[in-house]
Amino acid sequence: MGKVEENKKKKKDAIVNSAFTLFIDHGIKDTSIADIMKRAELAKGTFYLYFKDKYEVRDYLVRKKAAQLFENAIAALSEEDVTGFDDKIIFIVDNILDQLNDNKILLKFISKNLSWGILRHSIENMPVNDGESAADYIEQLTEESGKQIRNLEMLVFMIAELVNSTAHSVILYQQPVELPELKKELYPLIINMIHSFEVVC
Amino acid sequence: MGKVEENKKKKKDAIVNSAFTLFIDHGIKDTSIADIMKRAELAKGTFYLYFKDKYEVRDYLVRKKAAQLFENAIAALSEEDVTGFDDKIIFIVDNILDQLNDNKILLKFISKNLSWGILRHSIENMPVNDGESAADYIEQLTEESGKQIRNLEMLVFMIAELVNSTAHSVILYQQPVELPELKKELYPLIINMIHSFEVVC
Amino acid sequence: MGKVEENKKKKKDAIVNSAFTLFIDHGIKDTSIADIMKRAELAKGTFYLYFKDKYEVRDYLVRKKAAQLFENAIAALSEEDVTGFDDKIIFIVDNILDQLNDNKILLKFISKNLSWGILRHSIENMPVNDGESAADYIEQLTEESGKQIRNLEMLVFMIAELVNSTAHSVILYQQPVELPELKKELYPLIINMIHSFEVVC
Amino acid sequence: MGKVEENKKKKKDAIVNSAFTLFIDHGIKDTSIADIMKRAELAKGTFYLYFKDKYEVRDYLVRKKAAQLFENAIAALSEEDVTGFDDKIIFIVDNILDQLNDNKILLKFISKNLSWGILRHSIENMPVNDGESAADYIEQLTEESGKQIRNLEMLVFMIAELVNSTAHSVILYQQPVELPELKKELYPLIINMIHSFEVVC
DNA sequence: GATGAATGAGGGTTCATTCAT
DNA sequence: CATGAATGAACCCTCATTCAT
Repeated sequence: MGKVEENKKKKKDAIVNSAFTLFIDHGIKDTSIADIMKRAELAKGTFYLYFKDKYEVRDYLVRKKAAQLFENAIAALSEEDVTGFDDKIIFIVDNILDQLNDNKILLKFISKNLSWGILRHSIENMPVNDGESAADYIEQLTEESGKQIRNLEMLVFMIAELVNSTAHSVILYQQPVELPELKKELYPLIINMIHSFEVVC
Repeated sequence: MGKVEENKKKKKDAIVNSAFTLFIDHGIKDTSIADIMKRAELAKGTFYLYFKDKYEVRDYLVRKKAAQLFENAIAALSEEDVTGFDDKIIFIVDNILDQLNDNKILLKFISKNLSWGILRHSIENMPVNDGESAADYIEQLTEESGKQIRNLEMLVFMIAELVNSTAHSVILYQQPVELPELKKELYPLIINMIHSFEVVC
Repeated sequence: MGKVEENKKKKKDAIVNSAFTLFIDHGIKDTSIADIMKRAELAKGTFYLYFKDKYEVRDYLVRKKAAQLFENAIAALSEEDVTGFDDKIIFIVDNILDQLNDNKILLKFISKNLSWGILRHSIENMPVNDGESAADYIEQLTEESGKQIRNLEMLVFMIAELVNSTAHSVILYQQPVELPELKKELYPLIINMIHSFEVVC
Repeated sequence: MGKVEENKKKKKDAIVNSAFTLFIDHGIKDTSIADIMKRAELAKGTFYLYFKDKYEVRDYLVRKKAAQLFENAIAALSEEDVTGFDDKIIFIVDNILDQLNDNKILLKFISKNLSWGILRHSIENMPVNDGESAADYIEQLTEESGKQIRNLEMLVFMIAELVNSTAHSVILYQQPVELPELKKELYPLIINMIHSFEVVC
């Protein structure tokens, strides 16, 4: 990377990091471009050299943060000795739920702004191991297990939506139950989901 | 109702209806109080006699519209000859999904703004038949069926979250599949959910 | 007083008292007629049956409060055994300074809004003893003392202005000195003033 | 001074001058920021780059105008052949009273908004000759005269308050007397004040 | 007399965006 | 490339005043 390129990367990072803190602290609507740039210690006009508006920054951030959640979960999985497809999926979901529970502010930010479009983009493009995407990673998991899944994307979609939307209510508002109780109901359901997507030979 | 009271009700309705149209057409963020009141043909200041800000209007609207969806579904159910608890639930979900599919704009508005807190409030307070709430109605359905459900609220919560979040993506963006395919996967899943909440004697 | 008259007096008092508290707590500019009337537990429209605007209330209040200060001072004087014109004037000034020091909020209100026009009006119309005005009272003091004052109004004016303007700065901001030091300088000065207005035969 | 700095100074001046005219014509309360900026031929938002609100402009103006009064008086003094401390002080007071009498509008503005805090700030910071402050100037006057003043600040404070508050009533409302008569009473009094602050060896 | 819902002009303030430097 | 002063439209909200009841 040339020195100029490096400098630009540094500035972009400064903008993005500043924006994340402010979005979380005051909400997106109440964060102005001036705020972001003051915190980033850059001039206001400079913002427009990197982003069209603050919503572009938001999307960039959601993608980045969602990817990190996943990466963390997979890294944790690789250090444990979990076998069996179902157990691995449950492990990942469980790990992500714990991450979100530990970082409610991140949950608030993500679940407010996450759409399947953005999430899918993340899953398909996020490099996990050796340049392999998360999508590849999950597909590989199924192959290793010898299972045959009818419609993998649909399964992931449904699990993701169910987890994300229930987690939002449960973790942030303890409504209608607390997290451990949600888990107790959620995991059998997920296993059920997987089975109904399984092709039995 | 006194003449004054009647007049106030009329004004509140005018504000709410105006706001709904504008929220849907331009989004809440891009609808100003001035816009709402101009459309309602009332003075700007009058707004503040009825609502604190536009977000109070939004919550009022979400509750009202969500309730209407439910009422419509139940009314439709009462005109059909459906027996069996599972079938009734599926009927209701199916009916609501169709309503949302026919009124994508309403879906956009509701699913962006619906939280379990608001939905629960609707379910518990919305009168369906004879002053009976939707919560009562569902409880009654289980009793009629002779089933024993472990945790009815939790079941309703999970179904609602799953339906709402998947519908949002599928109906509005056909992502990752189209509505009929979603239904095909969703209904067996819901039946599965019900069964796993059922107490077998 | 007829019952109707009595009722009107009560309402006027309620308005005035409410206004005084609010003027002091939030300033005149930041007190609305709605605020005043809510605190007075009367309808907004009723305000206009008694006053033209809030500035009329302010003038009414300044007059009333300034008069009270004076009355208190004179009442205190009558209970002490002070002889000599100079000593009596100093006693009155001292008493008023103490009252203001004990009630800084009143000082703030009065000194911000007191003009010679209003003060003179008070002095001339305020009944002190037996329907006698403060002006009469002071004139009588001079007569009793056997002194001959060239221009009594001018003397009173100068003392009043000096006391009021220095008190404001000293009591409210301790600038440039504290109250006891001000008194130490002020009283000889006032006696000096009196003497220079005295006609020596 | 860089071109940008120069430009900013020009803009600030435009705002301040516009505000002064409007404050005087309509009062501060009835002058809006929009009014000020329209008259200054600048955009409304630009105001907030220079001042927090209109009260900051007012304070800036009072300081500036009070300083000018003083400077004018001292300049006039230096062109006359006045000797003696008392006479110099009287000359300055007389000159300021004449300036205020010639510019009643300025008097109205200043005496309504002048506090000892602001005035002292002016006296201490306003450069008169060779970077010397007015406070220095007055101190120097006493030294030249060979007099010993007990508490110079207190003396200045008392004279300033007496002059300012009586001038307000007399010049603006001819109450209780006209200016010449006030002077006739005021100057002996001031000389008296000086003497009572003098330390006699 | 008394009420309080309704008015709508007008206030202060913010902020995305531009552009000369 | 980077800056930050300037812009002015747009926003929310307050409030004195009116008037039908």
